Amino acid sequence: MEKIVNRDYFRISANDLAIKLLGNYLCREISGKLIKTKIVETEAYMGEFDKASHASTKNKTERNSILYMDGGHVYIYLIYGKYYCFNIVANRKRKPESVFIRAVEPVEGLETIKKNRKNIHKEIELTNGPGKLSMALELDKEFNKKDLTNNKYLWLEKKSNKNFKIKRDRRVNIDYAEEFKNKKWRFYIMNNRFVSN
DNA sequence: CTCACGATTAGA
DNA sequence: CTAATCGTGAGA
Repeated sequence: MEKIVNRDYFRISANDLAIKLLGNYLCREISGKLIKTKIVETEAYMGEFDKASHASTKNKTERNSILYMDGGHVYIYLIYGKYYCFNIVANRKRKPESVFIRAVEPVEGLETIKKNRKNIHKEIELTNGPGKLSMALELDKEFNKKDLTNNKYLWLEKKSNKNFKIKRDRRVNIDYAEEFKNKKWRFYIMNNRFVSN
């Protein structure tokens, strides 16, 4: 499987990257154990003008400064004081776009995933949400601002054949985003059971 | 410094 | 349906 190490891969709009990432693999190594998951649901956050985006505050804050870096970096933040949300920075420097990974499907390393999700017994519940996949892959603030094109413990791999249909819908839980709350900037693999909504 | 609240989840 | 839970950003 081909690792994605070319930064130009990420230097496109978040909308395009959100679609491009579907079907590819998000991989993680934890103390010698490999976890491999298929990306099945994504959302695009399009920049300062997008009222749902953490870049909508314009002025760089400590939290959103990573969004202004080059594509291919990791943006992870804490939500509701409890869960981590994993994003991939899109586009070039000074273009604060990002792709939010909402759901993945386990491909390899199911045992490690289950260990990280103790008390969860239905396989479907292991990774069918942004906070859930972060727990499953042990993604936390330590990975914030890391470079996905050059990280030993977290990387992406390409899938060659993409035999699936992509569905497009509204983003989830952004009622505060006014006219942007109805933009269809969420994408997911049709009929995949790990999709969150 | 204070304070309201969220790109969510698990459990009642 | 809703409580949990705390870092962040905005405002004083």
